[in-house]
Amino acid sequence: MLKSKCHHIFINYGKLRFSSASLSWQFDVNCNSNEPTPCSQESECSHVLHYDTKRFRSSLLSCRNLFQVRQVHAQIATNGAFRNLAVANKLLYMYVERGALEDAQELFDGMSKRHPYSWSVIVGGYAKVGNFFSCFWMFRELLRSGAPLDDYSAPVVIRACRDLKDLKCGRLIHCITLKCGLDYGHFVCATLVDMYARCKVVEDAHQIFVKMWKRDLATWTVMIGALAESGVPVESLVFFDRMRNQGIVPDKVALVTVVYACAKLGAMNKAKAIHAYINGTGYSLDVILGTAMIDMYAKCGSVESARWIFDRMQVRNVITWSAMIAAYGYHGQGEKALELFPMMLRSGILPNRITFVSLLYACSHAGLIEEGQRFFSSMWDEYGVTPDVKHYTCMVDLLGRAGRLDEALEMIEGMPVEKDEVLWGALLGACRIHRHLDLAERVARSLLKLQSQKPGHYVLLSNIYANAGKWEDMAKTRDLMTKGGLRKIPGRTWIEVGEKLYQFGVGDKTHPRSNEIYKMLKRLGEKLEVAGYHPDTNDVLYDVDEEVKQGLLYSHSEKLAIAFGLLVLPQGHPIRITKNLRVCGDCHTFCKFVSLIEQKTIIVRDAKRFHHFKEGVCSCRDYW
DNA sequence: GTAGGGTTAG
Repeated sequence: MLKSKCHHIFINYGKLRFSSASLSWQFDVNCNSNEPTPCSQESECSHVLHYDTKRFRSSLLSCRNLFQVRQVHAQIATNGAFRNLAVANKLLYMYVERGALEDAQELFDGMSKRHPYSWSVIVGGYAKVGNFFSCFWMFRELLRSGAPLDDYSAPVVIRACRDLKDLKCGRLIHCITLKCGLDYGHFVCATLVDMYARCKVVEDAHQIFVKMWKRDLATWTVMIGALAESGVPVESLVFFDRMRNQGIVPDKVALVTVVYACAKLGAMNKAKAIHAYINGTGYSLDVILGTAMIDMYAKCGSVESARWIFDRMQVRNVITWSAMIAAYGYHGQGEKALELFPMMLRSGILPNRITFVSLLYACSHAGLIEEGQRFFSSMWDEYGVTPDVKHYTCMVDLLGRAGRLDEALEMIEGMPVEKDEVLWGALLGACRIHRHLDLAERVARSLLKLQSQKPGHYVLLSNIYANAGKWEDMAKTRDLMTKGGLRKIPGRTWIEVGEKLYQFGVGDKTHPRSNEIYKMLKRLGEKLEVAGYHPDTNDVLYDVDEEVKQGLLYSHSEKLAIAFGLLVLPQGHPIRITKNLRVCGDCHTFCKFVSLIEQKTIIVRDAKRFHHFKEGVCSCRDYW
């Protein structure tokens, strides 16, 4: 598909014009540039003795610093050995290796003949030092000169696109490699997979990945990471197994990536299996692997296991501490998160912006208002970390949840950094909790000004209208959302039973044991109502009568997953479920009752945090 | 004469 599209561009335009985030140029693409190169490394050097060539190359290799390279450069110039391409190339390479791009460019400009290697060295040199403008400039010169693009120079520019996350430019280079017949080269494909993955177009990365005739460990790792990142962590783990089945043994980097995928997935059994596998490899728990495992266990619902890893790590950096603080935060254990902070300082680690986001978040989700305010004011005064919009969002969340909506609004109005939709979203969420319709409408207006693309915000506002019984306004909001091409993200809940993951949607009847699940829900409903549970229909958005509303509530995906868990999980085994959106108010109450009546621990991971239900109480203390 | 892939929040 892509291939034919690219050819289309070439045939119709001959010249390729493009502009992207980083560059705006016109390429004159020499379509016949894959002719064999006319010059060879040794062709022009008949007057330079062979031993001179060898001598210069070896003295260049033994140079320890730039000064020495320049000295050898002078000797080469006196000898006239520049006309030997191999010597000139080696010198070029040495300059680039030492980051002396000005010297390299001067040398390059003075070269009468250039080998394709010379081009790849200079283009790659600029990419290495982060001078992408010059990198692409020289790349354009390469194409103009008619030198062939090869398996050496193409990956260099593709990697530059990856570093810039410049998809448009990446696609263009991809087109050129196709035109030059390089699309089956291993290095080209491997870098293309990496580029597409980094630009978050995992489908394109995958397309190239499948056509590669051999895939090495790094390319597998890129693919595994990209799948996890793009919201399909199940696929990511399937790829990991497939890789191992092909006899490729994962190294530490691959394991860190899989651990990351497990964290995304939030599946405890998988996490334990990966942990056992890592133990089997004998790899030590270094700072990166250890930190990834803390995150994995915490996001799979066990903050205790995360702490167990944390306590056994020999070296911890600011990321490790921040991960552990964040873990306590989203598990609602704010006090423990706060205890870690002085310990971190004592161990000589200074906090960064993320540490403060984690701390403020922990305060917000545990209702620790004064502590949060103290951290917020000390972050700049004592630690020199400037509050950004994320920190303000945490503060708005903190004040908003506590019902101090006026203060939250005041903070937003007075803040010196640019406001984003997440910030307004936090205030809107608070308006919903405290049923503050007037403010919600004002906030919504500010959000609409920012042309919010998040369906969640529209859903939240229509929820607020629905709660207030303002059905017309609710319909208008919904309308606005659909006109903007936004669709409500369907709620999904996952539950892991043994090796398998089961997914439920609202009103899902696709599960083979669906009948039993609904029977179980009915029985539960009856028991719960006797115990005093009344379905809270506030979260049901439709203007329908109470009975129907209750029916809608009973088919929420999290309830289906819990009913299934009760059916299949052994006594004493906690029910762990993961939801892609926030758990609704009624399901929250439902979980509390089930945990009491059925004597089950229920651990719910929603889009924001964890809720541990035990004996009728939730760890979020209904702070939600 | 070819790298490249990895950890925290949102």
